[in-house]
Amino acid sequence: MDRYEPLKIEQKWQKIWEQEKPYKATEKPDVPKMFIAEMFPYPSGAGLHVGHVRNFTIVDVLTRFYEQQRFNVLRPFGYDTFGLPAENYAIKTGTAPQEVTEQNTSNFRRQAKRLGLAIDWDRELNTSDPNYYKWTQWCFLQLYKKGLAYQKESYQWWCPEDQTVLANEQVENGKCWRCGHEVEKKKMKQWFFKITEYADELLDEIDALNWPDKIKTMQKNWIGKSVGAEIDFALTGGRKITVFTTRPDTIYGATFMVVAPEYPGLDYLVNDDTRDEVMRYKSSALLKSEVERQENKEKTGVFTGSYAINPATKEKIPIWVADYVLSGYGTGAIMAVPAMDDRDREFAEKFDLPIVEADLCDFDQFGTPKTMYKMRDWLISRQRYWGCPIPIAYDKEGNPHPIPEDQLPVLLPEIKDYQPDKSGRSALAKAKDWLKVEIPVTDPKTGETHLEEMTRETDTLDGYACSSWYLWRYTSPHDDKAAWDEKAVAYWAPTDIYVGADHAVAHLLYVRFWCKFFADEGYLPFREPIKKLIYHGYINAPDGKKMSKSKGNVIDPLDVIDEGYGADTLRTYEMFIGPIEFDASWDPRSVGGVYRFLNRCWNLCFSGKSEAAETTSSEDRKLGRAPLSVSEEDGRDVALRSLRNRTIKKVTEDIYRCSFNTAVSALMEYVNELYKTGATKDDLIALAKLLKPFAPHLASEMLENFSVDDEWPKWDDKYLISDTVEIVVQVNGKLRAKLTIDQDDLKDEEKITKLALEDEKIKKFTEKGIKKTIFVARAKLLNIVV
RNA sequence: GCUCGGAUGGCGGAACUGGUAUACGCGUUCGACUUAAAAUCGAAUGGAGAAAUCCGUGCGGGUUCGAUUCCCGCUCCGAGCACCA
Repeated sequence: MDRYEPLKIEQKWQKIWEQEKPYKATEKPDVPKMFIAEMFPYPSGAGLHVGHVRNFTIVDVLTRFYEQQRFNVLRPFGYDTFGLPAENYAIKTGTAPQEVTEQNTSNFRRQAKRLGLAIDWDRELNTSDPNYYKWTQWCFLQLYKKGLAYQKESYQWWCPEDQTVLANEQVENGKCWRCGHEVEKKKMKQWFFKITEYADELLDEIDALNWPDKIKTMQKNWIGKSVGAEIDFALTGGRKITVFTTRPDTIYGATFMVVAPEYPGLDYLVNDDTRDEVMRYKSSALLKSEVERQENKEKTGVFTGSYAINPATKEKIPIWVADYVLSGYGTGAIMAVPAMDDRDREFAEKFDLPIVEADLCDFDQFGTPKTMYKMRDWLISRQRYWGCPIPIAYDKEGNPHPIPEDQLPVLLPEIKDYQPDKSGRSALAKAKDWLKVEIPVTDPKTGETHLEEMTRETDTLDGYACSSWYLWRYTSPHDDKAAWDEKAVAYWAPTDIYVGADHAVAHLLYVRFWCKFFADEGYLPFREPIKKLIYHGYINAPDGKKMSKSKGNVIDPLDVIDEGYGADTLRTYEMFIGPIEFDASWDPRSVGGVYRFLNRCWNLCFSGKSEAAETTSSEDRKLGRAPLSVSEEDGRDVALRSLRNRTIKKVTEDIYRCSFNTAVSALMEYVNELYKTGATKDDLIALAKLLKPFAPHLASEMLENFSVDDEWPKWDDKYLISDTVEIVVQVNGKLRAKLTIDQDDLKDEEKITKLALEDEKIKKFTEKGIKKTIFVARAKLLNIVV
């Protein structure tokens, strides 16, 4: 073996890892643990893309780094397999989503294995596996029992042609994205998780998280806490309207009120003169798409015909209806203070309402303190087939009953036609036999239990529910007694490092919510699921644009490997491409640069290995032909020892701070230097160990050659310093000269100053005398101020 | 509009606590090897200038012995949220 042939050695090591399972994780109470995972992928038909590779490799670098430091590492892998693409494909082709998912998952697994990831493959899980979603349903039932899973009527986009609910993003200019029919907002009963119950805790604990500030800020804004007051405004007709305001002290300036078009009491506010116009306004407002609301913020509104009494001024103020007031926030009604609030002023000016500059006041007498959140409860029901069935059945009166836990899982029935039916229910509604279920019901009077026939819920759960607990499932993925094993979860969880590039708010908020809930229920001994979050950027096409099939600019990672570069080059390149927190553009030529680097590592270790016996000639030291163990006492080896120690320190610290690109740079510098001077065995062993997280196959080959293990090397501070140091001499902050002095003289400021002032290059700047000198030993710098 | 990032050679980027700006890689140029090319190895590579030296981190100010780094005011680019009272 004299040439670097990545595909050959990668195949060799992947086979070894497959057979020997060195990354199998077991609980070892006395060894510090490290639980590292990526946000598990959705296995699409397109297979692995370079973004996955970046994601997986970051996790792998950290996994191997801690593994080599002899932490007990858990690095599992899984697939987020429920979701719309598989269902759409099924509707189009009639292929069962189960089948499509199985194919895509196998393909993903096969491709991931070619990256040489240090995964415990025995813990693989996927969310559409009944053994998994059985426990998703169990989680739902726990939330249901505590009243945190509930049904509520709410307005949804509804397409009367397709007879289905649409997401906001599926409504284009007020029309259905599929059929083009105008959509309407329809009040529908939907399932929700009461995440708002935990709003305060979710907010308060953000600050302490070791997460990127960007994500923390986004979550804070999403929760959107506002402290204010609720104030009752009596109507002239006898009822009252409650408003929420963050500025109750401005109440003297409230000259009118506005309610949202969806305001429940709107009917009572209108009179015979205004009814038609108000109702017309209401239905047109309900038709407005989100896009329209965003693009056209021109204020619109109609007077309802009613008046309220401002409790502070006792004046009669008109009540309007306008869509700039949102029904879902606060009480759906506001007191308008046009002198203080830009939106109210705009509205007042347009409709010629009074604007009064009033003094601020103490509001205690008018209102009660109230805290409001922007965050809404999490709508979890989906009218889709390919999701986790909601474990609920309805009795004849339409009351929901939980499916008893011993009947779980509620299996997703196999059907032929995946198109939702005309009632707007998922395709599950067509599985007539499946719909029928017998649920034991206890008579509250007699205490007797009997079986009652009921009809199953046909909605399925939002995919985010499936991914809200998988991290804990990883700790005991085959457990058939519980969602997760109490001991296993206590040992491994919370997740120490979690790596992703998406779901800044949704997923990462939902996991936190479920964690807090299950902690309250006694199932988890911690309240935050993720200690450290690494949020990385995307990889774009060489032209800087997003990779997409239609643009034809997709780089297929498997192609890069099979071109002959191998997985080690692909991995190392993706770590070298730039800081992980930013997006990066793929550069095919730089891939070649990384390959050259690995090739040089190979050459140092293997080229001319056979003749490495006795000779020490400088000629042989070049290209690594040096004998692999020599005395460390000549000058070259002292310099190399210093370089080796510095490199170990740099790479170690860079990996700790997730600066992978500079860690690779440091290894490149190291190799460049070894190439020039020749390398000792110790140099090459250190290189192999430091390289292993990035290029595990090549590094394993090198370590095997030296018959050493992969334990992470340590540096010794005493070897970092060399005998002489270079002192930078500045004049007025500009570099003018460099002095080389003995390490011991670094303390001697006087001597250094004297040497500097005698320097020819410095002399011409100091002819007119000097004002002062500043010596910074830490920076090895002397600044002369003239 | 609000929030959070970012702007450094021909390009990707480095400089971690205010201390040698441009590490490392790509590209380019020259040289070695070769009949030749590829591969590989070596050297050079911010701009101006013969040189001394001067100018250079988006723009304009400031603080400092010293600013890519800190402060004030802008411009542009990206991401997220978006009439949340």
